[in-house]
Amino acid sequence: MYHFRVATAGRDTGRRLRADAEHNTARILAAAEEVLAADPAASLERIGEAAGLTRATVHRRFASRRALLEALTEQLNQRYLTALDQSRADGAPPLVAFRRLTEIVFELKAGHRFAMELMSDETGCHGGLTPEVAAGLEEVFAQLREAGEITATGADWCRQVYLALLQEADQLPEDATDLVQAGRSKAELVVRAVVGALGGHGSRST
Amino acid sequence: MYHFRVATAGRDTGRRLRADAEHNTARILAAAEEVLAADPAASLERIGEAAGLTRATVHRRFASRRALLEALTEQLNQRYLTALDQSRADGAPPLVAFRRLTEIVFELKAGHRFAMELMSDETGCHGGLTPEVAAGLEEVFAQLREAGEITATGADWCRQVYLALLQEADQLPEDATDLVQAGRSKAELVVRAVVGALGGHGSRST
DNA sequence: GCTAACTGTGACAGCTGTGTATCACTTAAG
DNA sequence: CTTAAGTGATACACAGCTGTCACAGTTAGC
Repeated sequence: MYHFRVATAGRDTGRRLRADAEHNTARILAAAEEVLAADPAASLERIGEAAGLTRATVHRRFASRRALLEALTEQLNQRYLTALDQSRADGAPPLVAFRRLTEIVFELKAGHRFAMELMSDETGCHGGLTPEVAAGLEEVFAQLREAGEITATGADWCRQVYLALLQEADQLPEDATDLVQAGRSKAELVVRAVVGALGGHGSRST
Repeated sequence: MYHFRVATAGRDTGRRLRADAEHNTARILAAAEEVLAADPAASLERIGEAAGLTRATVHRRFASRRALLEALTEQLNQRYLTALDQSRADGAPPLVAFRRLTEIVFELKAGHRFAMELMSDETGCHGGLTPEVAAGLEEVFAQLREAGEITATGADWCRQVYLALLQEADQLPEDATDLVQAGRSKAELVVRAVVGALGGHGSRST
C-alpha cells in the first residue's frame, strides 16, 4: 500500500498521516473516480458528499482541484502498471497475456477514461497516460504483432482503439447479446474486438 | 438549406431572419462545433470569439447555452440522416454502402462526439443520437450481418464501436503508419477496424 | 435613401465553484 | 488519559459564466 504524507497547502512535511485521514483520502479518490466518470465537471462538493465528507476535508487532503485530478491519474496509471506487470509475469503467449491484462483492468473497475481526458491537456499526449504505461502497452501490442495476432503497426492507433473499446464495453449492460455470446465476459469481448479491429487473422483488402 | 427563424427569448415569430443574421447563426454553430470539441466546457464567450462575434450576439441567436447545444445536436443528427440516405441510395452491397457512409461522415467533418456526450443526459440514451439515426445505423449493421460481413448482434455494441472508432480515427495524425497502409483514407481504416471488431470474416474462439 | 433589423459595447445581477480561514468538537495514538 | 491530529460547520473573498438590458452605430433590403 502507498502511504500518503501530509501535503496540505502543497507542502510535504514528511510526517505520516493518521490512519483515518489516510483512509479518507482513499475514499475521496474512489468517490472522485465514480462521480467524475458520470460527470467530468462535477464539483468538489459532490465528490465530498459521495465520499461522506465535507468539501473542507477534500481541500485539506488535496490542496486544489488540480491536485486531486493529478492524484487520480497517478493512481490510475499505477493500476495500469501493476496490471501490466501481472499480465506478463510468466512467459504466457501474447494473446493470453493480453486477455489477462484486460481482465485485471476490468476487475480494478477503473472508470477507464474519465480523468485521462481531463488531464490530457496538461500531460500533452498519450491521452493522460504516463509514458511508462504507454510504453508498456506498446510492448504488449508489439508482441501480439510478432505472434501474428494483429497486423496494425501504429502504437497510437493500437492504444487508442484498445482504450476506446475498453470504455465502450465497460458501459455495456450486463445482458447485452454480444456480451452473452462472449460468455458474459467483457474482457473476452474486448479482446476479440481489439484483435479483430487491429487486423487479426488475415489482413483484408477492402 | 434550412432557414432559421427569429427565436430570440425562445419565441418563434415566424418572421424570416435577415441574411447576415442567418449567416452568423451558422458561423456560431460551426465555431461551437470546433471549440466544444476541444473543450466541452468552453464558455459562450470563447465560442463567440471563435465565430468573430460577441457573446451578446450568441445570446441573441440562441436564448441559452442549452438552446445552442440542442441546435448543435439537431444539426449533427441531420447530417447523419442525410449521410445515411446518400449511402444507401442505390442498391450497392452493404459493405460498400458502409464505406460510403463513413466517407461522408468524415467529409462533413462532424466533430463526432463533442455535443453528443453533453446532451446524453437529456436525451437519455443512444448517446445523444436521434432515435431515427440510431435506427438507421441499426439497419446498416443488420444488412452487414445478413451479408456475412460481421457477426456481432447487439445494436448498441455495433453503434458504440462504430462511433468510438470514428472518433479515434478522426484524432489520428495524417501520417500515422496505419493510416498510410490504409491508403491515407480514414474511412478505409475505420471500415476495416469496425468490421474486424464486430467479428468480420470468421468468428474466433478465443 | 429610408427604415427596420442587426451588431458591438458596456453594464448589471445572479449563480456556482474555488480556495482560505476560524472555531468547537471528536478521535486516533502514544 | 492526554495530546496532537483530524473533521464539521460556517463564513468570507474571489473569479468565471450566464442571462438580460439599454443605447449607439452599422448594414441589409425594399
